[in-house]
Amino acid sequence: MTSTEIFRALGDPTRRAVFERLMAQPLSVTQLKADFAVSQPAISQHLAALKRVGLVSEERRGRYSYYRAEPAGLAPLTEWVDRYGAFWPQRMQALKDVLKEIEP
Amino acid sequence: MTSTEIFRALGDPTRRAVFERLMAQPLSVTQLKADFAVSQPAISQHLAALKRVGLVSEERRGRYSYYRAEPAGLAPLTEWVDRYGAFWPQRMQALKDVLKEIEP
DNA sequence: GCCAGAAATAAGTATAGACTTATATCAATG
DNA sequence: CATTGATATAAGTCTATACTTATTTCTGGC
Repeated sequence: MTSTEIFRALGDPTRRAVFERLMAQPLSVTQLKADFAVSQPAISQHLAALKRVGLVSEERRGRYSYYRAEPAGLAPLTEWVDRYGAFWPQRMQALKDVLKEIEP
Repeated sequence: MTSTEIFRALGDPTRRAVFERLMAQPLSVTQLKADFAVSQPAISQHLAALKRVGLVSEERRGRYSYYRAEPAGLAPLTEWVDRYGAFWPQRMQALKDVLKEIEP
């Protein structure tokens, strides 16, 4: 997966919000739909786009489709950021802050 | 600056390549144009977009305009990645590898 | 088997955006 | 001060994309 595809996939606010929502927990399309102001097809289309670039995976269970985030799909993005987004002194402090927030 | 704007700005391959080129060194529009297969206005438009979201800055000198990358503009992106793109054990090894490559 | 519900797909629309050529702006220089 | 060169802006085009409604495809339960 190219980093361009990842950037594009996350460049839409609704689609990125869907991904972020799935980072918290796997959800079905209908469950997701409840959280957003767009139609069910729009959700399905965003999920298809995220799946295409490896950011989410799908698990059919009966008539429900559960989608889960695949953080490993972010690898091209993290690699890019590690190359270009590194202002190490400042960054490390920011990382510590985030870690503190995640694991208080 | 919102992370959506940063994602969108970097989601176009040409525009991201311009930014990456400027990470190596500040360049004028004409110098940049030499490296890409698009017209001068296209370059100027990409630079304007990058500048709008704080990823580059401009310094007029005579009739030349020198553009430089502003890595600090990546902050919203690095913060997002630190929140969502963190698979810490694997990531730390990857970070070390990158560091080794940058400062051998 | 049939109906209801979940999700995907089809088809159409409207907006954004990445380019182009043409032109304007403005500084240096003869 | 007229010309040249560097960059920006204007205007138009073409494609991608984010949505919508309508319909289809499955599945499970009665």
